[in-house]
Order: sequence, then C-alpha cells, then structure tokens
Amino acid sequence: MANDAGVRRSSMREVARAAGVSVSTVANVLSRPAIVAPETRRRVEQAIRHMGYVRHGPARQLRGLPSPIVGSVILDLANPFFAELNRGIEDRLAEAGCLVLACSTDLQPAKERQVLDLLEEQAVRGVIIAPIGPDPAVLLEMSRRGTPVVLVDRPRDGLDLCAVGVDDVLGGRLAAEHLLSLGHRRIVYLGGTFETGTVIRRREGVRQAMRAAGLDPDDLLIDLRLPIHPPPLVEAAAAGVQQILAERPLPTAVLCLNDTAALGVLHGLGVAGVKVPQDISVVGYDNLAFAAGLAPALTTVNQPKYQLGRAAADLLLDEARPDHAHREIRFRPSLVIRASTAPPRRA
Amino acid sequence: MANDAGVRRSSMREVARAAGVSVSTVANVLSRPAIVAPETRRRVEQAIRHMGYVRHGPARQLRGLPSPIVGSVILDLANPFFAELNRGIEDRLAEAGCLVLACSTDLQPAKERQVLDLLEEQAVRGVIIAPIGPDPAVLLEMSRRGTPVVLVDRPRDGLDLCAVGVDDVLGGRLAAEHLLSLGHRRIVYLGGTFETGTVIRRREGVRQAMRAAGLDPDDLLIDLRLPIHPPPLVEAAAAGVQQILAERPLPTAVLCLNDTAALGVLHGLGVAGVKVPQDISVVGYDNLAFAAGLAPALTTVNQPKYQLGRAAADLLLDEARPDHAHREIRFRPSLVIRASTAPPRRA
DNA sequence: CTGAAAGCGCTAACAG
DNA sequence: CTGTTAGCGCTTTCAG
Repeated sequence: MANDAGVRRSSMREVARAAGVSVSTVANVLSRPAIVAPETRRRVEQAIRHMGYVRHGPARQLRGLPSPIVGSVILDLANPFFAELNRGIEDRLAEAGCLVLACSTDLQPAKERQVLDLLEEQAVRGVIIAPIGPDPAVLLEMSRRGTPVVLVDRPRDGLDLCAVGVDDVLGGRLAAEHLLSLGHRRIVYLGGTFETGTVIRRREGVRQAMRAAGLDPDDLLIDLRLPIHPPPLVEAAAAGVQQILAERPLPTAVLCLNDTAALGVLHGLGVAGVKVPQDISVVGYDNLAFAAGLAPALTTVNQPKYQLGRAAADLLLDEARPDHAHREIRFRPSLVIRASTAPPRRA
Repeated sequence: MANDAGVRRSSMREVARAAGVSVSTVANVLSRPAIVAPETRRRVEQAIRHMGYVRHGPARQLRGLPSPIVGSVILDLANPFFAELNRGIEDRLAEAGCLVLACSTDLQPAKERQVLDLLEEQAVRGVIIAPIGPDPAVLLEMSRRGTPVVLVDRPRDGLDLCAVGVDDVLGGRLAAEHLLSLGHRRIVYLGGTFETGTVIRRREGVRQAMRAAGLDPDDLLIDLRLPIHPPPLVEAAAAGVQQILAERPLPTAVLCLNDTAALGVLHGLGVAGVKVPQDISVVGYDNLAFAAGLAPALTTVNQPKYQLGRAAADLLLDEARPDHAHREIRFRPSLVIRASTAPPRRA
C-alpha cells in the first residue's frame, strides 16, 4: 500500500485541544514538566502518547533553538581512516544529543562547495571539515555568517577558526628515520596524483629526516604517484608495483601514503615474487585495523583517528559557548614497527 | 577571537529592503527566477551576494517543503560493510540533492530508539535502517506517522514498508557447499554472541547445504561465538582461534561471520603455526577491499554493498511519489574463491 | 510583474 | 499554574 501522502503529523494545537488545555501548557509539559500540575501533565502526556505526537524540530529552530545537526565534510566516508574519525565525531556529538550529517567530497571541489551550501541552508549547528584545497575563504565566510567551522587535517595557520590535526611532518619523519636507521638509501614515496596537504607535509617530513641524516633527499627519494580516486586504491597500488620494480637501481623500501595502498603494494610484490621485508621493506600510514593482520604484519604510522574526531566535535560544541575562543589541537603520530620492514639485503 | 554569538543570518526581509523590493519578489528570484523582470532580478541577486544571504531551510520546511535530509541508521559506520553501503546511499541521495544523517547503533536498542526519535523530530525526509532487533513495531508507527522507513538487511516479511536485502540463506549455502565439495566434514561457524538476523539466516543456509548433501549439520557444524561489539573484532577473532584449535577432532574449515573476523582468524592461525589452507580452510563474508590482498587471499562471499545502499536510497526517494507502492529488492550474494580454501589434509 | 497578507508549528514573555 | 499573544523566516495565493 502506498504511503499516503496525506498523513500529517499532529501539532501541539491538536494535542492541546485533545487534552483540554492550551498550547503553552503542552509546551510546558514538554520543556519544563516540573512547572505543570501533576494532573494536567498526566492528561497532556496521555494525549501525546495517544496521538503519537512528535515535536517539530524545524519549527523549534525557527524560534531560535540551536539545530542538533552537525555537518561532517570529509574526503571519503568509505575510507576507513575517515570512517573512524567520523565515529569519533559521532560519539562525542551523541553525548550532547547531536547528530552527524556526513558528506564525502571525493576530492572534488565542486562537491565540497555544494554540500557546504546545503549545510549552511539547513542552518546546522556547525561544520567539521577536512577541506580539499588550501583556500579557506569560503570557510571563513561561513563562519562569519554564523555557522561555526572546525578544520580537520589542516593546520590552523592563524585562521579565525578552530582546527584539529596530527603532526604530519613528524609522521613522515618517523617513518623515514626508521628506514634510514635500518640502512635504506633508496626509498620510494608512493603518493597520489592529487595530493592533500597531509600527504604533502608528510613528504616534507621524510625529506627533513634525510637532510637531518646528512643525506640528500633528491638522491634517496623516488616520487611515485598513484591515481587515487576513482579506481580502487588497492588495485592502483598493486599496479604501481610495476613502476617500483622498474626503477634502477632497485629501491629497497616503499613508503605508502596509507595502509590501503600498502596492502596493494604488498599484494603486488607478492605476485611479482618479491619478498617483504627481505627484498623490499614496506611502510604504511594510518594503522588501520587490518594492518596488524597482514602477512607480513605492516609497519605503519599510527594516527589517533577516533580521538581526532572526538576532539573536533569537542571544539565544535564549544563554539556555542559565549566565551569560546578558537584554538588548535594537534596530535602526535607514532611509529608502529611490525614485520614489513628490515634492513636492506646488502647493507 | 570568539565566534560572536551575535552574528545573525540575514533574512529575506533584509535583502528585500536592500534591493528596494518586497519579500515575495526576493522569494521569486530564488524559486522562479524566470517570472521576475531581468533588471529587478539583477538588483536582488546583487543584494543577495552582497549580504551573503542564505536561505533558511527550517523555515521553508515549516512552510511544507520536504526536508532534504535522510536518516541512515546502521550498526556501525566504521564497519567497512556499512561504510560502503552508506556511500551507496549518499551517492544516490546526492543525485536528488539530499543529504545523509548517518547514525551508528552499535547493536544497542536504546541507541536505536534514541536516534529514531531524534530523526523523527527533525522531520527528516525518511529513514533507511538496518534494524537491530526483529520487532518492527516502532518502525511501522514512524512510517504511519509520516516518516517513510526503508529496511536494510532485514526481509520485508509482508510489512507495510520497503525493504532491500541480500539473500543471506543463499550466501551461507554457497559458502558451505564450497567447503563440502572440497571434502570438509568438520566445520566451525564463527558467529557472534549477539547475532543479527543476517548472521542467523546465513547459518541456516549452511545447515541447509549440509542437509542437501545428505549430511547431518549437528555432526558437521561447530558453533562458536565471538563477543563482537566493544572489543575490536579482529582481536576477538584472533583470540577465538584458541577455541577453534581446542576442538576435537580438529576442524578442517572455518566459516567466519565477516572478513574482519576472518582476518583475525588468519592472523591467529598464523601465530599458532597452523597453515592456511593446508591445515585449515578459512572463508570470510562481505568481500571487503582488503580480502584480495591478504596472504593467503581470502575466499569469501561477496555482497553488493554499494548497490544495496543505492537501492535503499532509490526506494526511499520513491516514497515521495504519490503512486508509490512499498516493495522489496533482494540481491544475490556470490562466492569468491581465492586461496584460503583447499581440500582438507587427508580427505 | 510586484506587493500585501496569511500562516506553517513552535517558544517565550506576560497577564490572569 | 494556565492561557493569550507575538513573532521566528519563509512560501504562496491573491490583488493590484
């Protein structure tokens, strides 16, 4: 049977009439039950239950109450890194009775613009965003117009916004230092054809580590770029193995932009008969759930994904307070050494 | 600097005043630009841009326009199965200019209730839900009160709602038939301490396959249950390996409730020095991105996750049409044979 | 083609 | 303690 479009939610007025009281009494029962006479309240509550009455959020919002909805605008919700981050956001917001409107931008600026517009129209409580590009103008305007914005995975850079992130330069440095200390001197950095600030900053960290070791990054580091978006990254990475193996002299280690890419590389190397870590070491990034379960277990850089999300939600909720001051929260990544890295063959 | 709570969005009235026209003209420029004189429209548009005016969604909703927001209530957004399903929902809805409010219930009925209430209060366009329990009463009421509900991963069973799902019984059967035809006669079914209908139905499919082969499920099948929720499933599964290895006679194959559990089992078996598939065969479920990349590559049952989501969104959007009739869409799972299954040692 | 006016469902004074 | 009232910002007839 068709869902009759004629069904209309009952309004307070109807409840009031049914209970023989005025609308404001119904409103009181809902918002400040204590001030209503027990008997009246009982009658009203019964009417509410009986008619299946449900408050109308948009009308309340129109009266000036804050929306319980927060937008979360990220690169791709199906990417486990963001999925976990988003769970952090969700859980923290739930504690405050709020809900998450999650949007994936797939690295497309047009999509980002579109969802931001939609979110602002919905008059959400605020937006948590991992922005695609470096230009914060739109975000600043949104914030100025009254929709608070919290940046994720992008440094605050003195902007008039809150921000939460991980020290990406440090992350890159940790990974590189590990490989350098094992003796690797020919390292592939597997990035993407379109790179976000995160990946760029990590590469900078890698180069920094090399310079600090008295080595020349331009000699050691081989930049390879995978088409990351439409095609499944695992497969792109598996295919990228050809390029790695074509380099001469053969690299002895690969730093991957994330664990998913590392998974693909591991697979591709396996198919090509290259042993990890004996022939080539592989390092991932993110420390996703499957990383420890791979064979060999993946050495990777851990990011506090869930905590990042919680922190972002914290900051966003704090924006509602009158004494709120924008600030930045920065987490530290950490290296997780497992079995996919070892000294190079003849070091 | 604190985000001044005093910032208020400008309203149509203000835009109208600035452009020297009436509110309804502004409204017309926004909703039916064609009927406004070019010169007037230009003036209004300029005022809009100039003041950074943004329509107020809740007010429009109050006037009767449909909300662009759809709720998605699922077990856990960080679970890759649901994350991908949700992307299907998101992408399909985006085509219709709609947004997804995604909520995880973590198998807790109380949470489910709570988000459903919140969603209904927000007067969302509809709700897509993978319900925890078998009792559809709340959902039916919601639907009756005017918030359309689409079921995911739960058969329609003649309910007055739309539903989309996968044939779970068939999925279980496919996995079991594969193992039986390889000669396995001692199979562990690794389920959860709290099981959703999906997992229960799959087990039924497994038993069906055994009966069809003239075998007694009670002889062949060993039921093992993992605590799935709070603890990370990978680790729970790795720990569960102890139980598997304690069975006598030793099982020759393990059917896991999903790929994540299979990952844990693979890892646990590796640590215990048990060879897969030589000593024990392992089958997953879902065919997640990492399944093909594991060593050994995981034999698993594929579910069309993304398509499920799209179909659910399709149905939900269709609810708005006056001639909508509730219906069910059922997908077929398929077996993906990879390297983690083989005949038992001495068959 | 443009403007005036009614009212969606609710909250928050305020008066009784 | 309960009722009356005035909008919140918008869409939508309906007159001009």
